[in-house]
Amino acid sequence: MYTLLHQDAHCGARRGTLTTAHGIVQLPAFMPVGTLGTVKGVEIGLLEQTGAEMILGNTYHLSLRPGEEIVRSLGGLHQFCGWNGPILTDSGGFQIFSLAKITKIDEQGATFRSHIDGSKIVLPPERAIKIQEALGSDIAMVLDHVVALPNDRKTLEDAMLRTVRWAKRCKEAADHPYQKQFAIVQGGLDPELRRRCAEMLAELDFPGYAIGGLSVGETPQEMYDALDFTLPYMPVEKPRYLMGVGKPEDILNGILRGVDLFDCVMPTRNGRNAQAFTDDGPLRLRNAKYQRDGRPLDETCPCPACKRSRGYLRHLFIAEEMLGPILLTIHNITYYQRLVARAREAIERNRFREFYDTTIARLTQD
RNA sequence: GGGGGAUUUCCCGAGCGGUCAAAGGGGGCAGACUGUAAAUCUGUUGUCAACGACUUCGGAGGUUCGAAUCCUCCAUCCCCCA
Repeated sequence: MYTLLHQDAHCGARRGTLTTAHGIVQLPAFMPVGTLGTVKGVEIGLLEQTGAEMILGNTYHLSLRPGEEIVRSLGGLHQFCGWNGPILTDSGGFQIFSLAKITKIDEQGATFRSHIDGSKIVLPPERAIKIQEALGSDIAMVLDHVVALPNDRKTLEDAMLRTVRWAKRCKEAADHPYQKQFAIVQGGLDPELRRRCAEMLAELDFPGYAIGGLSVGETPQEMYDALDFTLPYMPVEKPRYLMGVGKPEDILNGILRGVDLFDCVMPTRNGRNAQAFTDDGPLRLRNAKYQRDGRPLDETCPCPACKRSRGYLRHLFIAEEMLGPILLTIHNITYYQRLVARAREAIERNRFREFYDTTIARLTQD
């Protein structure tokens, strides 16, 4: 399912494709997050215009509401939400971390207290897979055990080993005509744990691999270091997915080191919260300085938000008009898509390093 | 003509002798957000040479060690009886 098209001659960045039952994805790629079967605020037709090729859905959330059997009976997640391109579903592993206060975890699996009605939700690895199969996503993530950072070595090792055991169970539970499973490397910021995890999972021969458990409390540099000592142990001939990352500079740092795939709520959530991403760093559109600013967010951006002035967008947020969050979400997704598109082009010319240097310099100036 | 009630920091609105630069909203300003319990959350919002000082609670006087809080007069607004 993964094809390596070109390896940049001067850094770890690589250009590839990911072939799924619902289409081919150009790598490196960024997936907008659509937890509940919707990329919040963006109608599918507009989402397609951002350049996004693959989106995310969530096992835990969709299982709770509306329930995977309802999605299945309505034709599967693609038909249900109207997105005909590839969909990757996250397993609920991240919710073990983000909903830790209402979650219990043991070898059997995770047990959630539903955040909606308080009822008990049992999620063993096998069930996480069955739900994703009912949803009919193109790529299913194995259920992993995500822990916060920093954390002690024992906790990290236990979570890592459990993640490996669960990955095996997920693989054995697989029974779907086209769905592929990605395994997830855990191990926190410990090089040895990361390496062991990557090696054990590689032996299980999954069609793709993810790096999980990052951007959960560590510094950016620690995250980049973790990539440096983890990626070398991940199969070269398989796609590598850095889960939940990140800011534009994080994406570039991932690509530089050989990551193919990313997802993050940042363009959508921050867009809803009035932050617009640009090459010159993020703009907080609620700030008074944009009141009389007649410029678009980005002169070169083709998105609908950039057909309007910053002053107008600020007005929408101050007036709490729903179009503000919608337009900024579309802009941000478009920005991320253009960022990875430019990265792909740079890799093809063996110029990613230069692209990285100049773009990072602009992003982080001030 | 008579009786009663109001007037608080940008707005609304608490306060009813000290612990009040003054609750709480709103508005303003700023910040955060990384596999979405987030169209959310946090901070700040009299002035200054600011861990202290100064000026504020319609206006002017007064009582008191001390007043946004009590008294007198004035101004403005509202209600009731004529």
